[in-house]
Amino acid sequence: MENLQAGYKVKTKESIELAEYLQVISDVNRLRILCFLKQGERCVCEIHETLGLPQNLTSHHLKILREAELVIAKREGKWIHYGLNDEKIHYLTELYKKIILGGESGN
Amino acid sequence: MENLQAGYKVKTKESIELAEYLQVISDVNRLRILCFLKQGERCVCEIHETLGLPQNLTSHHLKILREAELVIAKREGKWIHYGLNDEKIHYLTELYKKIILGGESGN
DNA sequence: ACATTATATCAATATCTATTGATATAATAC
DNA sequence: GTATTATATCAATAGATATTGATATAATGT
Repeated sequence: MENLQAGYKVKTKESIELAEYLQVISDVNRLRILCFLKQGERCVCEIHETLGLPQNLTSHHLKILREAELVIAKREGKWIHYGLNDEKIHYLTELYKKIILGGESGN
Repeated sequence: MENLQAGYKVKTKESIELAEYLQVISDVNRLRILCFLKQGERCVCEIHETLGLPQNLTSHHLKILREAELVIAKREGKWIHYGLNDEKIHYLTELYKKIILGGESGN
């Protein structure tokens, strides 16, 4: 019943957080990167070669995913390995369920 | 194991379908509309007044939601009532879980 | 027929975003 | 130190999108 305080005219923090997440993962190439990384950590060249994306474009999308904290980068020598941030993804998935599927007060 | 046929360079139909859905719901105002409609069917003026959005902007976002089949419009006299298309939303939520959370082959 | 109310469309704009080509940084190998 | 490989950044561009103001359509009431 928290809605009664703020009202529907307010864009809640949670709605904004969810919208930002959805915007990040609404790009088909970023979706493919996330999907590929479910196999485990991969370096940039593996990602760009496997997915058939140019290196700089791959780097660009990884930056967006990194800034959204959906992936984590670890340097290992010459390579930088990217892996999924499962915790964050699960947290945002719960937020999705709460807002999209949840009861009336889930906004 | 269907991946072995097509390979990761292919943008699968399902990934594209999911990305299009996510793009539609990644706008904070559309998210607010969907959330508000969880209460039940509402006419455009209720939506735009409750959410504090201009009428034409509300109409625009509803069009996008309608074209994505996330909401359904029913004319009732002077009013047009919009309601959630729960089936579609649940279908796309399952697709999300499959692709984002599912096992390796969920792309 | 006319006024009113509800909704949709149109046109213009400003902002954002994906993509590309070129270049820079950083680590390793020789 | 120089070359090579891996990754990131920069600049430019083209296309998409949210928003606004004005106008059109459609139903109702008088």
